[in-house]
Amino acid sequence: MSSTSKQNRGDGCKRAKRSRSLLPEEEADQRGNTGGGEDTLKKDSEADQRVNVDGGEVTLKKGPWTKKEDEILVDHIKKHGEGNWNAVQKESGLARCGKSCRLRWFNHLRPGLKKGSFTAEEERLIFEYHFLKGSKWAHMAALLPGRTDNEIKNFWYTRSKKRQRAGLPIYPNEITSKYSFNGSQESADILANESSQSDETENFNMDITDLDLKDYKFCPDMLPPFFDSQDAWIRHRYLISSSSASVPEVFDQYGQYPMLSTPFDPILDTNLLHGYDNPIPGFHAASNISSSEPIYGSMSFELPSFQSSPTQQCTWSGMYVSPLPSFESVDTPVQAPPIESCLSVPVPVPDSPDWSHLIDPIVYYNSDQNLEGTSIDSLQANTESMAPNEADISTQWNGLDYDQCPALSTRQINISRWFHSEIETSLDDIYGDAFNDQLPADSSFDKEDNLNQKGLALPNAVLDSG
DNA sequence: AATTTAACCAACCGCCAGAGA
DNA sequence: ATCTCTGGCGGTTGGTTAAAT
Repeated sequence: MSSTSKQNRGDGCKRAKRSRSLLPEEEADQRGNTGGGEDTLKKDSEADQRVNVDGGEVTLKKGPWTKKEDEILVDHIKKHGEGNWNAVQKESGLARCGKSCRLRWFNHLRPGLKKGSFTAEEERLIFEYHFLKGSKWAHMAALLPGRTDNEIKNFWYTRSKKRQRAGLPIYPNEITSKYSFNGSQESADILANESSQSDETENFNMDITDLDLKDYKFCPDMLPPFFDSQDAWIRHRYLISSSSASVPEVFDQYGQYPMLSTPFDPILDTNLLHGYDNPIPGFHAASNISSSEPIYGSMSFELPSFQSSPTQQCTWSGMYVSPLPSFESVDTPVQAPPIESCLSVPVPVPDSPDWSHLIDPIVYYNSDQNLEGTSIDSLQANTESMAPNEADISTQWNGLDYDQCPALSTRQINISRWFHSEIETSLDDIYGDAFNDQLPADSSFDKEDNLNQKGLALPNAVLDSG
């Protein structure tokens, strides 16, 4: 739906209602002639809505953007980069406040935005994250590349209302039961107030992956700054090697998300640090649990699946061609994690081609292991030229040597709890024969043993923040 | 065919935090 | 320490479209 088809809402700006048959240009004209002194906008907004031009006060436009306005905004950002949004109006002549320009850019104009319906995986993540963390739309957007917080928010409200109307609990049973206390049947009963098991949520039930994670540690410095390094949910998703000493520049000028320092969340962290399966939403408790405390027990692990935003793809995976245009002001390459400590493995998802370039499990290895040198370099060489295209990736992985990426040899790696409809999908399945061809023909070949022989034994305790 | 309802979506608002003067 | 500016976030509104009646 184009923005120009929208009418402005009656938010205090007294403007004549338009008929829906107006052309965009007509809409723009009409909008431009409205507003003014009759505004009931409060103080904070008034400053946004009026600017001084040639000594006089000009009322800024509101409402849907026209194509021409979009072009002006895009052109300005191409020339000057993002930021300083209030200057956009002054320099470009756009009769839009800085906030409006920023919103328009981030939600509609910036490169890499993913349009279209939400996938089941996206929906799962949204519901799960909301269950755990509440209305952190921007955080969710960070986990759903190409999606905007606004889009996610709209989706959430629509879906949650729909479920409520249908007499269903807001959260699917699979989520509530998953995060209920172990052994707490009461809690489970309360939460599991859902009448039916539907296909749409059946994949919430996860199992522990077989991935050997002894050498994969959690390194808070490598987290997107958006996330709380104390957050076990996040820690669970972003296992990285403690050998990573440097802190990469995560977000470039296109980064949607600020360098937030999310405060410690006693609700989630207390629960999660005691075991991934055990949090109870709304359970507030002071926690003195050390962030370095390993998580054992029922916690399930998966390959760290960094759901980078489009702007972060090249940052974290270090291999994709950025979809962004080469604006002069944003040409400065972002720093990727050192290859010595990190490998980024693109994982195409056969049933969800759109996700193929989004799911970037980052496989970090311990440099103490026998994985240094040419094998890593060659893997990097292999991956650097990869395009975020499923077919391309599948093809190019054909040349991957088993020895070069031990993590890939582990079956039933849970690539992404939320982003893959096939929970038990192994990389073998993903890469098919091209991958299996790398393995010994002996049917009794034990990959785990093989890993052990390579000094990559499979541990249980994983999170060691060192 | 007309009307009503639901779903989707863009855009706005207030609030707030951080940076800088 | 205080104020102002800027920009980010979450909540909300209401227009448009699709589906249902």
